[in-house]
Amino acid sequence: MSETKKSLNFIEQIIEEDLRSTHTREDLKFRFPPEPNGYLHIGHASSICLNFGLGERYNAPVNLRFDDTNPIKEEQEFVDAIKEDVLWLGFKWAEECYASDYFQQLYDWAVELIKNGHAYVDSQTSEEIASQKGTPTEPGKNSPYRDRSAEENLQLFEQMKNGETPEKGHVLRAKIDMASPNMIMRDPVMYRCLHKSHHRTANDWMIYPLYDWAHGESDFIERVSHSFCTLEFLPHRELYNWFVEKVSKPGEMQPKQREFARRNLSHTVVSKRKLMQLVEKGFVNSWDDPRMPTISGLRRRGYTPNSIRKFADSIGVGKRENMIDVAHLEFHAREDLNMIAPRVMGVLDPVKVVITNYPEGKEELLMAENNPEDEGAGTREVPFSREIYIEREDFKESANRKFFRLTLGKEVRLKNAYIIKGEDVLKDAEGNITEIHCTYDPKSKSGSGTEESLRKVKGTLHWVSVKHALQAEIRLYDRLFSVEAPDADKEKDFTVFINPDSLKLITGYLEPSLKNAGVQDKFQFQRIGYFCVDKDSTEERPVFNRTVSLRDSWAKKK
RNA sequence: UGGCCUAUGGUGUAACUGGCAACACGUCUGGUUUUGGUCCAGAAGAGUCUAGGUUCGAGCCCUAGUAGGCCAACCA
Repeated sequence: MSETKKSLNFIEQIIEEDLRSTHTREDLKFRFPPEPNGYLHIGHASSICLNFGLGERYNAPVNLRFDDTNPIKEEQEFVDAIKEDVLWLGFKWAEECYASDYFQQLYDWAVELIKNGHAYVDSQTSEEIASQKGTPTEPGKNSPYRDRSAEENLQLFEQMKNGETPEKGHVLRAKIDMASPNMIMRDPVMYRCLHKSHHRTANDWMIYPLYDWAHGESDFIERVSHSFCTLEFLPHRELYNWFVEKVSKPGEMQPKQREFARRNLSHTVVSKRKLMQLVEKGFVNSWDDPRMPTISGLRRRGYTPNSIRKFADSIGVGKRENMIDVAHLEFHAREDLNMIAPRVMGVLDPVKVVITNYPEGKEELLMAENNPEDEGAGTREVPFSREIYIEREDFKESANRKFFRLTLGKEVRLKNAYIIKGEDVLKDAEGNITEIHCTYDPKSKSGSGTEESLRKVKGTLHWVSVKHALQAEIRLYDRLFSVEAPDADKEKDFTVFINPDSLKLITGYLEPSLKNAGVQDKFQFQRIGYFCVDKDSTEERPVFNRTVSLRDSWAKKK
């Protein structure tokens, strides 16, 4: 067997190297560490697939850890949504962890740092602290409180913890180096006083640790071997290591932070803050609006977990800036849906066709294949009658030979039904076509095996019997933004690039078998695209979302 | 006027410790087809940011530039 060895990405190469030098396979452990202050988006999906994918590849545990150190922004609602999204993607975490579970340990370690002269309480305002910070090109200045005695520091820190000092009154800072070329190392703040209730620890704590002080320590506590984050944390690595070194014993395995580039998707924004704005300002209806690049939005749009995972795998991880064409994502949606979505017929822009030589009042049930890509998908029956709808764009009174559809005097096949010929057309006062008259060849019934049925015709149209049509609300989604990189313009707010046609609501006429479709059921409307049942759907008013259209080489030629 | 990161077809990634740049998406042909879908066959498209250097040989190593990004929140 020739096994094509897939080349390793740079993250896997780091792990392989560690496996050869410092780590055993049993040492490997990863984590996905979202802050519960918003919904997960496609960028997080990449990170989830990276971390959990590594877990699967190396058979190593992966923790889901909520980085909940800021009670002002974090809520239980987001915790629940995040868990749902990760599970939906098909991943299982080893342990569900919270940075807030480590508040006591973090506090104890902070006391140790104070005792060892590695931390001090600063009693200046944030403005004063900022003004002493220096700039990337100039060193900072030491705080006047930098050399407080350990006793005084301990006493103040205790008071801070108990909420006996005002918010903004004091902070605990690491004592490192105000002249470091890395500004992150200029005595970073470890704790701030926040007299706020936390979604998990309620009012137990009046001080809360900051990211740098909590993150690496959480990794260390959980015995995480590799802690992957995005590139903007690269300068934090030095501090990450400094803190872990302070709390670990010599020779103990220390977690390793490594950074990768966040994935940008074209025609959308991938930033929790901006997505929040879209929701709050009403540009979309909710976090799970099918136009949103959130995992919940993609889910509602009709994307499958498989399609998202394949997408994430195919784009890989790197360290350079990137802009992934949304066409890439759409490809994976089609690829997956093509295999699993049952085919049905639905007309979105109807024009009535009367088959004049088909007996009035007659109805018949025609056999239709559910999925040519899947033998086991079986067949279903579709009702046919004298009056049907076809798409308005599938008819032209006359057209050149490149038009494989219905014209006057020419034959075309009705999918799963008969071959018809255009005979005449009725118009209203403005010249709009109101009805097309055709004749059919009774011997041309699909699947009948007759000579007539085997006749080659230039095109095949989908259709729905007028009498049996199921009316449904169809939501046609398109890209949320009309430009590739809506947040690249420094002058203009990204919301000015919103595509006014990102959502079109129409009424569609569907074959009656769709009456029984349940929420999230996915279908291919033949010749049109992939659709799924929205959660707004009701018995009286079914609602279908367009996930993505079919590729359409005809539309390109036109 | 500092430090750090990055630079390969339109896009995203590859190229094992240097050995004539590969894959996927997209684009374009042609074939098959009761979906102008799928599938099949094929094509175009980069000589690897620039200039030097090391080497028999450099996308990979070195030097200097250039371009983009990150760093001065009691956010993560």
